[in-house]
Amino acid sequence: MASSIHDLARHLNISIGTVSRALNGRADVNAETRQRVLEAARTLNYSPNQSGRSLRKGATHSIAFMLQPHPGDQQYGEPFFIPFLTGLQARLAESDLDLMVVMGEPGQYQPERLRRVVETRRADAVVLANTRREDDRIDYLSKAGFPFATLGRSQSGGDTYPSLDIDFERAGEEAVDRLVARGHRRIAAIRPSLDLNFGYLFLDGYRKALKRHGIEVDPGLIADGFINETGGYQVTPHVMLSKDRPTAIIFNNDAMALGGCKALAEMGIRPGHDIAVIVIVDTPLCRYFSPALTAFRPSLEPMGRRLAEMLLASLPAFAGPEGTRIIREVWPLELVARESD
Amino acid sequence: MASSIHDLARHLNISIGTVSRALNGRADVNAETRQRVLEAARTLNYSPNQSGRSLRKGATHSIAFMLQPHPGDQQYGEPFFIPFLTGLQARLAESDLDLMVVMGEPGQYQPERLRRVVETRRADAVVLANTRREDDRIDYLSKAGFPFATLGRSQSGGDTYPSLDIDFERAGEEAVDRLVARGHRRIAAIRPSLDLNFGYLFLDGYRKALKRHGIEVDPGLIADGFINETGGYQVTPHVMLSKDRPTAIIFNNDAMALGGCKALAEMGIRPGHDIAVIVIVDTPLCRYFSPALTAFRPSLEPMGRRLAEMLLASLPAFAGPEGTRIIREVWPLELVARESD
DNA sequence: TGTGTTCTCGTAAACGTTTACGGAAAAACG
DNA sequence: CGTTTTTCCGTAAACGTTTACGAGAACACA
Repeated sequence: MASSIHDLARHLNISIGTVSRALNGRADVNAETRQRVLEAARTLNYSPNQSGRSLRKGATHSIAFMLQPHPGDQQYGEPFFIPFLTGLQARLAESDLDLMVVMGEPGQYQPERLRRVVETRRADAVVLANTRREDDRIDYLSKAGFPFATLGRSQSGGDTYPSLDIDFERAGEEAVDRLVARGHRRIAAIRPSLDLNFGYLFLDGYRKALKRHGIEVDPGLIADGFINETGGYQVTPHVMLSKDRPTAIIFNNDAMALGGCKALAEMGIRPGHDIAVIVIVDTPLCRYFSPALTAFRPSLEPMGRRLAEMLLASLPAFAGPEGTRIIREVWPLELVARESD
Repeated sequence: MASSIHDLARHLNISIGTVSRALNGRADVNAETRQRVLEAARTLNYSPNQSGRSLRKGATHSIAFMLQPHPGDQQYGEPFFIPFLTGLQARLAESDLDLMVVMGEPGQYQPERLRRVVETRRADAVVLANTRREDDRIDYLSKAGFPFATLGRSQSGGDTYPSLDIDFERAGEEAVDRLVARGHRRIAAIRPSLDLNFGYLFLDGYRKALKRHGIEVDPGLIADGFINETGGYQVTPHVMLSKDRPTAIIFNNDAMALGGCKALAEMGIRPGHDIAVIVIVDTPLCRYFSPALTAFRPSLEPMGRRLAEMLLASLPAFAGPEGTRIIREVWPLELVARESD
């Protein structure tokens, strides 16, 4: 069924070496011969076997994307990743690369699932998501000398790999700025308790902005919770019951914001009326919630494309002109003002 | 860096044939020898090169999942697929198979993107999503004799491939039953205008139930729209402006329901008060919408596992005892009663 | 005519496996 | 002790590519 390069060669009465060279556009092949080969390839419906090519070239022509689910009861995964994956895949496809998806054990950041990919050479590089502040997966890949890039920053591994992140720090600042401009001084911050790096970045921005405005940081207004609706639901009351009640809350995660709003509702506090709410990282949930939640929105699909681009630039086989390697990039978020603040 | 089977053989002073046999658990190798090989494999950190193995065995040990984005302006893709993918991947991983993700050109159901996978042998089988009533991709794969399975039914390709679907027909019926039981007689149905098969199935169930209750089907209460928020927003008024206004609407898609509710709001009609709303195929959006939308919920993660199971059972290399091949399965949805009906 | 260059192609090795085949040694059997 | 069977292992081919090497032919040039 599958026609091989040998079939082509036999059909054209020519050696497989020449066929291969013709197909791969090498210079040392007669123009007319190349034409015949190309034509025969079309009529015989030939395309090179990927395994054979991989074996010979020592490259699989595929990139693994590792999605690390959070533990917990989320019925639906994060919608975040579909558009990101779309962009990532689109760019990879342009370089004739496949996208492989690897899922980690929920909540387990050990590199076990990665080992298989690396050790059996199933992919040429890895893209990591849900980056933690300290991330075993990054340590593992660095140590193994396996090329990778990350969506999100980490403190692990140094500055040796491309990473693309959202500017959580700046978003934290801007959220505070906006709230202060609207007269708020007591602003709470609620973020995930996991070691996810963006939680730290957000808090840095939050603190920085508060200080800039001459507002003292009140630890009672900062709370960590589980990164889902339940976490937001549980932790929001803590903050609301501090001696001096906040007039605004910034949530660092959409699911936590929804849980938090539920808690607020039960306390008779209405977002947009009695309290201002801003969430960092918009999702459709924010848009359709009532009241619609003001949020900071990333451009996921372009980010996917970009990270693919950065990763490719770091791979010797795909690197363009020397010195174009991009190590880190941090993208701004766009504020989508809605009804909750 | 990468240790090959030759390194192992050299290290043990033994032939590569024996090493391979020992590793693959074949019978004709001495127990003690096997022990030594296994041990050496561990200390030398050996794992077989996937490309070499693929080439020799003529199988890639990976399955492609094709996601077909709808055209349109959806900022975030369908959250639907992440948990499905999780289940799919989990089951595949148990059989040491990789998951490759292929995205179609938005709205284009031509098998172009599939061609690459099939012709270059990049995967051993394909899983199709967003199945259309008539689906070129299915025709292509059937004709090519390439193994595949589908999430969702289609009329293409006959009964020759495993497929797993949600019971949209039954959900349509149950939605009508529930509404009728609550006193409704004028029930509208809004579904996507694309050739997506579930739209037909849903409508079949809707009609069937109406007839069973002795209610005449009013074409003015049935509308097709673009499968996103805008579509729901545009088409809902049509149905509301029919001579005899409906007292209930069943939406066949969550995004359309949200758009529809927006249109209703602008007409001063409140879901849950002035009109009953049920949506088929629940998402987090339904849960967090206000009022929370009553919806039918699939169990995505188990479905992913199951479809993987079915696909594997259809592959000669993985088939268990003969005759266990499952061709079609249709899973029920669970009603999640909330506030909108 | 002899020498050097260029163009084009064939040969064969290599990538890392798996496996059919055969053979030597050991065991079983009469 | 001779014969058959079993156990275990080495040899080598094969999967489908790519590519280093070399060689023949054609051509240019002196």
